[in-house]
Amino acid sequence: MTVTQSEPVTSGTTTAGPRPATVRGCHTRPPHPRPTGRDRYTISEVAEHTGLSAHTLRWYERIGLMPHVDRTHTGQRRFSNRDLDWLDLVAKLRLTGMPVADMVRYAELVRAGEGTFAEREQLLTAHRDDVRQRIAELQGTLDVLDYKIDIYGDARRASERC
Amino acid sequence: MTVTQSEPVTSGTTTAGPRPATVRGCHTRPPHPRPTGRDRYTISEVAEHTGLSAHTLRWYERIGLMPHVDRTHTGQRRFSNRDLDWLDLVAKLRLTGMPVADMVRYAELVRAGEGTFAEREQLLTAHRDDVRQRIAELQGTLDVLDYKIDIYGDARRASERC
DNA sequence: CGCTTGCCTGGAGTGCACTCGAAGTCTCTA
DNA sequence: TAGAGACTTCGAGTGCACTCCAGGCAAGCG
Repeated sequence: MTVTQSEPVTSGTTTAGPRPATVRGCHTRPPHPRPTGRDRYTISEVAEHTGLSAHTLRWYERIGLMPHVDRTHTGQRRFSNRDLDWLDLVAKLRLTGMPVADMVRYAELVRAGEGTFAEREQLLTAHRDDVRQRIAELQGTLDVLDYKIDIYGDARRASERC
Repeated sequence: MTVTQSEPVTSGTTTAGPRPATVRGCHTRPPHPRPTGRDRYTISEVAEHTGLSAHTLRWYERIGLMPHVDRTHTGQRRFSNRDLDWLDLVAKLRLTGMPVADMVRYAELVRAGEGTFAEREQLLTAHRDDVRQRIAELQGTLDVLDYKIDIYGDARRASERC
């Protein structure tokens, strides 16, 4: 169960036990260390680790932003290292202001399998262009701020002695 | 009337008619060109020029984000070049994600006069630090995006021929 | 004079991204 | 076995930044 997700290879499946190779591996990434050696985390552990609230994690799942999260026999969520990797990516994308709807779209593509590689690449490329432009804008504003701050600094120094 | 605002000098008072020098000029900036040679613009002209809606301009005024905007005898707004300069700054700050509340605070300080230079400088400096950090974050995500896009590109090329 | 256009106000509505509450179930420790 | 605490769902609430609406005034034109 739960091998519905398929990203090219990037998510570094990590630590515990033998896992089926979802895609024939032509790349492999060293797993970056996880808080514990396990592969099943409660929602509060994940909340702790990611800084998101448990509410938000459930909400992510509701809106389709999480690949199927495993459950215990009583219905409680158990997140895997793969899920944590996904959340790391989501956090990065959020940081750049990617709308949740776009991330959901991306998640859908991931769930849909390998046939969607091209579309995923396209989506990410478009977003990368956005980010580049945003950086340029921020740089522009930084210049204005520098200029203004200089002026205030000058005014202060002038009033201090002269 | 309407010389209640005082910024050190940066806002390049522009074009029409002699204006009282609000602060003794130790710097002067070349005025950047305005759509017309006038100094009184209707709300729709300003909307056109700034890309903001008339609604938003009124709302800015309501919440205290605009220095007093002049009115005709019938109560219609007439924006000055100075107002346009201010809106340019606001646009830049908005672009960096400065919360409206902070900009209102800054506007209050400007209205309060020269005694608030230090605090204004502080506010801008703090925001500049924010912006720098945001740029760094965006750069970080850009790296992740580059990496992912590479992977998708590789996968695509591999499936195309091999 | 009526019509259109542009503007005014105050307040309500929108969309996004959470964030929380209520009511009930399950798990763990003493 | 009892109680605390973590978990479940669904739906409602929050904060931000607009965005729009109703109802009305003022000016210009034929």
